[in-house]
Amino acid sequence: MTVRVRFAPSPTGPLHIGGVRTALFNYLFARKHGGTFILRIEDTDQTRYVEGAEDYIADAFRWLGITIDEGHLVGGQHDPYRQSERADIYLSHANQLIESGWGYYAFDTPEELDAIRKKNESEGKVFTYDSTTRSTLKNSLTLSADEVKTMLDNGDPYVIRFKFPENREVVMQDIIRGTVKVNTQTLDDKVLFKSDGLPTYHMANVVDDHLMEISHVIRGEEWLPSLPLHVLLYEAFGWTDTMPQFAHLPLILKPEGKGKLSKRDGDKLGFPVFPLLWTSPEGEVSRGYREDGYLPEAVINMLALLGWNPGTEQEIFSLEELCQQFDLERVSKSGARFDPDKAKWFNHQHITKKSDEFLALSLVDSLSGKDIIANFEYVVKVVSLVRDRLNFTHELWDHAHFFFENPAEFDEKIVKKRWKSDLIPHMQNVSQIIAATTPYQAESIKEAVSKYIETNGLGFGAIANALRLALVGSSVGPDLFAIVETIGAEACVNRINFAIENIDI
RNA sequence: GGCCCGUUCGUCUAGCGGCUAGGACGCCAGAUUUUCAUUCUGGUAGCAGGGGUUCGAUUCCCCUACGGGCUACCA
Repeated sequence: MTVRVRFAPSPTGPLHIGGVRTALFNYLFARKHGGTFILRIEDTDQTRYVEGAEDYIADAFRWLGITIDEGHLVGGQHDPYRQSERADIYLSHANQLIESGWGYYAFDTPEELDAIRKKNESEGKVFTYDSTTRSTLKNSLTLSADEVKTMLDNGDPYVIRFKFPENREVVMQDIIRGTVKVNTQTLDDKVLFKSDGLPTYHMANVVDDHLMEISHVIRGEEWLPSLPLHVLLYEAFGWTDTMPQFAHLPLILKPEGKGKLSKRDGDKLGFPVFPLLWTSPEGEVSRGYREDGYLPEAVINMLALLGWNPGTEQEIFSLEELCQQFDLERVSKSGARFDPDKAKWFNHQHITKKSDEFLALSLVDSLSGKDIIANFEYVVKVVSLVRDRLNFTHELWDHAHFFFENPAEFDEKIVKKRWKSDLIPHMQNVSQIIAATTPYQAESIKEAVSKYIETNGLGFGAIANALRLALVGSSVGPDLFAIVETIGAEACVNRINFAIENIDI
């Protein structure tokens, strides 16, 4: 079987992390089965169109390494891939529905319907446009053929609604959820074609999926309630034989509290909800994974494991491994809470796999932002010393700043604990020992300093910690003598002198 | 309110009638690092409740509770 799947976002804003996961699952499924991954822009609601959203989606995929086989940017055999450019296709299909009796014209205005809804609500009832009410409303089922023709000729605004068959049990198959049954009595006659001449999601989606020969529809669970409509639409068009298989993915939920993950959660709890930084046309800024120091492979890995598992104990995956191992059978049914802590851990794991040179590039960025010019070899060396403690690439500077600048101040707590007046002459001596040691290497320096400590009956910890304070400014960092070696004798001597002169006891 | 989906440690999950219910994140403790972080070792903690079916239910069925989604001329 030829696998053809699609990701069909609507460009109403930045692509949400949940959308990214849906795209990822589609992509992985396509790759796993040697199929085709299609990107289709569902922009049938021009009132919600947001400038830049389309580009954002493409940029996000590029960053993540998700490649598109067919779409509005790369073309394909089913051009165009932007629904706003396919209006004529939908119109002819909508008319087909009218002719076959599966659809009907409705002339009720939004205001009229609103009034009816309000009235019902005040009586404690809920209004639905369905087989029990459509005979009382203004549509081609209640109006005479002449009246309908007149209104149409007049150019009166109309919509086309789906006429659900009465009291029919629709039995559907979902790859993830199994058999789902719904009675048409509980469904309302959805608008398929709007008065603005464009279809709603339901019709555009079904028509395009059919025309584009989609084999599997993999989408979020929020679409499950409209599956009966879609299934019946395939039947109405006579496409049941080639109807795609459906898989409705569980939703990604808030880390805490109720409901599905939203932009506000990210702001509140301090993690990104979008892959890339986004600035809305109004100037509102939303943080992105990329800008927050996440690696694309970590974001992919984390998202893949949110709702899917390989059935083994492997947790760290490359995109290639996921392409090989992914399958819909192992997607879970229940919604998954997003866990920022685990996201951080995934990033740490993937940073571990990066080369010193790759990470050094990130540090070079920070350095140039501070007008510090450093030899690349030196930066690589520094990275090799501090990389283990990284959760995010942008933390490099915090962990390594003392390799590039002298300490300007000294951590008071550490001073109190580690800096004693009787240590000062020893620090001066140690400074000279460091400067005089050849070869100038961590090991030999450590040896020389240790010898000094021993012959003077001092504690290693006392000297080492004081020395670290002088060189770093606090009590953090990699191996002390690796620092001594890396920053060089001159810097060591200068820093020790500076510490002696500037630390108040 | 109606309809649909779901429910295993705090979180992500394994389990597909018989397991001391496994792993990961987090948390706690210890070891290493004479610093901090990393790393390593160990610990903590779970089958929502009630009925069935069965020799036997985390696993199958029903009910309840809880959670989630949908209920627009939005997707």
